Amino acid sequence: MFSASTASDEQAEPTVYERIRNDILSGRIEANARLKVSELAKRHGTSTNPVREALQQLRGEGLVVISPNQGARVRPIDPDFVRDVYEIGLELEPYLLRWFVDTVTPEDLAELESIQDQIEDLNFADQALHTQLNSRFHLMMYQAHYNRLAFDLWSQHREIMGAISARITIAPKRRDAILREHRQLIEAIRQQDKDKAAAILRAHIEDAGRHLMDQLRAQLLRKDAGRPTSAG
Amino acid sequence: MFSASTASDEQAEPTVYERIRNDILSGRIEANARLKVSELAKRHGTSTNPVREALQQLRGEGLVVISPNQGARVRPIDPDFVRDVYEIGLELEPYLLRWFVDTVTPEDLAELESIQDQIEDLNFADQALHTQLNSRFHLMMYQAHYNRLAFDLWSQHREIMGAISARITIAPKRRDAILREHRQLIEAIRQQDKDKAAAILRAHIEDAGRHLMDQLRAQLLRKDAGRPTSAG
DNA sequence: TGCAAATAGATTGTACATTATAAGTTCTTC
DNA sequence: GAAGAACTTATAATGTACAATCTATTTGCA
Repeated sequence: MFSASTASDEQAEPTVYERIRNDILSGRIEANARLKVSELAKRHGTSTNPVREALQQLRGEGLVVISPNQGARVRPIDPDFVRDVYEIGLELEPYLLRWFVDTVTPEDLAELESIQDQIEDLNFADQALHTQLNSRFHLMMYQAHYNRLAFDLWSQHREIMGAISARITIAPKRRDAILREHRQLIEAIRQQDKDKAAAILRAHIEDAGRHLMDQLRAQLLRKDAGRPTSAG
Repeated sequence: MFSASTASDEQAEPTVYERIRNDILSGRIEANARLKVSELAKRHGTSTNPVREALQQLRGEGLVVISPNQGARVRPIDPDFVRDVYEIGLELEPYLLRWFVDTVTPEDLAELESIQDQIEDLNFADQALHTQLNSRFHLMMYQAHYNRLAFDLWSQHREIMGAISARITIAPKRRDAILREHRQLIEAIRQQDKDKAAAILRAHIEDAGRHLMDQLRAQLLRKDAGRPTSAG
């Protein structure tokens, strides 16, 4: 196949699927917003079919909800949903971590510390950037795992959680805890202590999830204050 | 519009999506088989668009793989994939079980025992039926869980695993173990001992997964024996 | 004020055009 | 004469345009 179907350095422009997905995760399209196919088609300069297929795929991923004859909506994000996602992470991430501890190299540890240094340097000055670095910290530990299904699932969830947490303020008390927990985790990994590392990670996720839920709940309350009773 | 859009008792006929999904899970379309849209459209008496959207949705669910300009295929089922699925279950099911142990009623326990009785009565005479009953046994424990995301994920995986195991013979030695483990599990639940129940369940899944992988590997070897080297 | 019919707008399904891949054939070259 | 590259052709995926159907809102009337 010398046909160079996808030229080497020329980066292919993103598909409609990727663009819509990005719009949702970046918050440009907000949760629960209606997704009209013809509108999206115009917006992305294409016909309706690519949009329809993109929406179906996103539905399969759980990012979009489609009701028959009523069209598609962005999945509503409520505290319950966040709880569900983070509780799954609570079970999955220690599993992913164990393999990393088993196979970690000095280079891996150096890279992990480098990311952690960047997080501490930034010191929560930029919320979005912090979320990105934090994702990279966890990504670094899981990306080489042999279970691609589990890794992909975690990635999906991470993108959703990242999208939410990027628009949430982290309480000062929480900030110190994050840095401490990360450092403890690195230390346990260096010692190749699987159980200890898993325990620290579990606690870390539990704290982060609880904090995110609380902040989200507060934010939703502020929003709903301006609205009438949502007795639909 | 008297067309009885959704009449009360008249069960709506399955959608194209459901039919294709069913064909895959029941084995009527085998793993790695090519899925041509126009062919499927003819087969199900519809035009191409519904088929395309169904395939995209199935792709989002991970049941179908689509490569650009080359169309869709049923996800290849290899031992690695089975391992990935069952290892996720290994982490998720104990989590789901804990809630059940916390909230279990005497009626729940009776129902669970009833299913187990049916399993023992059947005594592996019908492989497909056994798989179905076994699914119901686990389903019974998880279906009321508050985490719908986790439950749906487990259901998806269960359907895939069920589809595979329905076409695999269970070794006699394994049969006794299954019955014993189920009984032990019921007992631990009755005692409301979460940790004990979770430990038994973990072991149960581990055994089942390992057995399934081994059998699948053997079956694939038998298949490949008749073929030339698969250097493609 | 409450209900029913009409209407607007969006979803869903059908038909067709375009484009890309893959296989088969012919022509060139060693 | 055989091997391989280039061209041709068939087939299926991808994108466009349009028709039919359904939902929700609004308007008119009792």
